[in-house]
Amino acid sequence: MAAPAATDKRRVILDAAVRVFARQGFHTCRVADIADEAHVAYGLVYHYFSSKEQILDTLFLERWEMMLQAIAEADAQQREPREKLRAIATFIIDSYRYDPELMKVIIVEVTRAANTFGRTHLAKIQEAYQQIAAIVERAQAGGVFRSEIDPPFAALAFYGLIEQVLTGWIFDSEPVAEPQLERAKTLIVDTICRGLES
Amino acid sequence: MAAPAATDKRRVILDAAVRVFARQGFHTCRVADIADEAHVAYGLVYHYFSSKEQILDTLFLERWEMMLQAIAEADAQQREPREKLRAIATFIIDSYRYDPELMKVIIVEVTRAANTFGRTHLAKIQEAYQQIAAIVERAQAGGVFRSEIDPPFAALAFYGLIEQVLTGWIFDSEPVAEPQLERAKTLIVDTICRGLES
Amino acid sequence: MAAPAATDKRRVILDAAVRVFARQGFHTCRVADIADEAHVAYGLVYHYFSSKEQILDTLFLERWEMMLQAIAEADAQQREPREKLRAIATFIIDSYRYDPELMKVIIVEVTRAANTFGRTHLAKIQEAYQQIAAIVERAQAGGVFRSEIDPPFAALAFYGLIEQVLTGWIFDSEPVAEPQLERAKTLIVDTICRGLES
Amino acid sequence: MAAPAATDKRRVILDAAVRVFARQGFHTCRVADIADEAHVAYGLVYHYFSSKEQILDTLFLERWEMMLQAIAEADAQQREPREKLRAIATFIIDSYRYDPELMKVIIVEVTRAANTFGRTHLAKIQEAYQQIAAIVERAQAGGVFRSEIDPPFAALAFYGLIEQVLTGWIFDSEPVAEPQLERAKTLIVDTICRGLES
DNA sequence: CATGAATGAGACTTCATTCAT
DNA sequence: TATGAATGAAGTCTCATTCAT
Repeated sequence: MAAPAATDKRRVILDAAVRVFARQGFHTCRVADIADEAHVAYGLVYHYFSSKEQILDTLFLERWEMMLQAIAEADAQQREPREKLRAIATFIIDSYRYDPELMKVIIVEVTRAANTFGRTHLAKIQEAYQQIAAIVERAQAGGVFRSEIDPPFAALAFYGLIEQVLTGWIFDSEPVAEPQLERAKTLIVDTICRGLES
Repeated sequence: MAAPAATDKRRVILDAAVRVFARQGFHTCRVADIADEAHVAYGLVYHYFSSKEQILDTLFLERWEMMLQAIAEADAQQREPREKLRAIATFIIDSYRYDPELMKVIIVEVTRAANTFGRTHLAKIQEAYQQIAAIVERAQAGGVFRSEIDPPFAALAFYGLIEQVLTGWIFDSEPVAEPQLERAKTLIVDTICRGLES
Repeated sequence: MAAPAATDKRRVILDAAVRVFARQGFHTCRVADIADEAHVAYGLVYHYFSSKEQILDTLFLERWEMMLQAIAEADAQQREPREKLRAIATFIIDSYRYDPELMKVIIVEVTRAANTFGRTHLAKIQEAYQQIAAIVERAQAGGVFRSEIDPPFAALAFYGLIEQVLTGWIFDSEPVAEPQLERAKTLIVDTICRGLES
Repeated sequence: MAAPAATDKRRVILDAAVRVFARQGFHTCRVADIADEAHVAYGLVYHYFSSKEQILDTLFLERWEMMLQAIAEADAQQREPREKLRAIATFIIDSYRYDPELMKVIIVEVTRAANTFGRTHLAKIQEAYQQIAAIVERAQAGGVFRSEIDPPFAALAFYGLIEQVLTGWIFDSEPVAEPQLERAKTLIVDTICRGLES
């Protein structure tokens, strides 16, 4: 796990894959494209990964673990439910800010790909929903959020809205401006919380 | 185009394609699977359609036109903004109720398929967003909705929430119960309108 | 089953495969070689056969069924045990005479290929042994053959000797002369029967 | 070549190769499998052997030299032709008794592999036939064997029968019982000699 | 309209072999 | 000796599309 610096070819391949998947899409690109992008021999891809699918799996799982951890931390470190949700929105949007290509791949090829990888990783994806639902539930118990809306639905709405916004950006031809990123956070949190708060 | 009733093979193929796409996914299925499902010779598919893609395009466009029209009608026939949105949500959810396989295909293979068909039909999809945004905008002008939230964002949130809910159902192994369908309408409209209404 | 004369491409492919397998060996040849030899497009091979293996399977089973039938007929039509065995040896050696390439493929790639196809078709191959053993057994019961040698061993020796002789011919660079073929029959039958007859 | 006892890695690799070839077959196994089985690094295999083929060649030639020598010794040490043949059969069957995996590899991958290694080592293999044929020839000259059957044919029948019996055992799922091994020797020698003796 | 045989480019994956350390 | 990462050629199989009948 400690990075052997210089040339961790495995990492080089993974990073190249992000760029290729983002540019051409998982189904459209060939393994050869990844190898080329990584300036690596064809076979080396298969030395480190058992298939093209496994590369995407790895990319997704790496990132999603961070996501689950970020949600847990947001829950632990913030007092107010609204602040918890804001911290989560911040994490996701900042993830996009720092590595839009990776986020594009995660969302387009996994999270929204209901037929293929979305199905494969369904359980993992739902863990995030459940963590958010738990936050809502506790906020309801504490009287901060009203009880009419059931927590799973609230989680769906919250996470779904963020993803919807990111999807919009992903489609944009030009990069999203900084202030727009910040504004989105507020807008998302406000919209959802208005619907939830008593 | 005038339906020769009895055996409109073109229609038979389209209906078969819905079932096949829903079951296996667009990328995973073969043209042969569609022909088999339609009990039709292989080549006939190419007599009516120029490619596998065009079948999905046709399916999507047919349905999406109805959708755009339904939104227009909702806008024309309802007075209150909230009722307009409810009518739209009703149309979409009822579409799922009556033909869940078709809706699955539309959502999974087109609307959420950011890399492939979603990109192709982006303009058409955005028409719906724009119509909804226009409804919100007029509601803001009329003072029913507050002006803090910009209409495109509101449209995104509204349509996105519906789609998110449908996606959840699509993943469920068992069919969704009637009351659940009804409850979802109310929940969606309430959540969004609470965020929008002054 | 009634041959559609003119161009039964399936048959053309099968015949081409015999030549290619005989010349290059099953493992060494490529499916493309078979298609080329048959003057047929690459994909057509997969239209008729699901894999390269299945082509060999087909070739073997077609031939082996004839073989089993020939043994049965030899058993039915001949009176004397020795004549039965002679008829069987005749059938096999004549098979080689008329289509040495096919026999080469059957023997080299299936019958003697203990690790691959020989294993797959073991049961089918053993049927022949059992039929021969049954002939020996009845000859023993009738007092024509002596009982010291158990029938399965006798069958092994008889069939094995024929195969060994054919294998020798297969290795020869020049075709086997007619009289040699005839002499082999007598030699084989005499050798084995001398060991078996009382 | 002088054995450094303890860890002659070359030997370790050869022995591992026998197990792997016996289990998976030469064509199906990968060099990596051999390295794994030998608990040795991948590259070391190529330090000692120039190719996967050369490993099998080595295994075969090592063993076949012993075989040729055993035949020579049988010829030298026994008086009676029948005893000579019995000594040869004994050597081969005992080889199987003590190292069935090695014998399986020799027979399945070389001796019976007419297309590949059998062809390569044809000359070497035929040396054994010729030695046996020479024994028969001298027995005929001495009047012990009758002259009708030509010596090469007799050698073919004798060696072929042994191989056929071993092949049968190789296919068996359970190890062959001791008495069966002994009985086979007698049966083989009796059958063949009955055909040869005057 | 209808059939399904025929085409052939394309992509994944495997694995023997090499090589730097 | 010993290691195992790196290379890249080669081959199987798939399947959208065309076409002759």
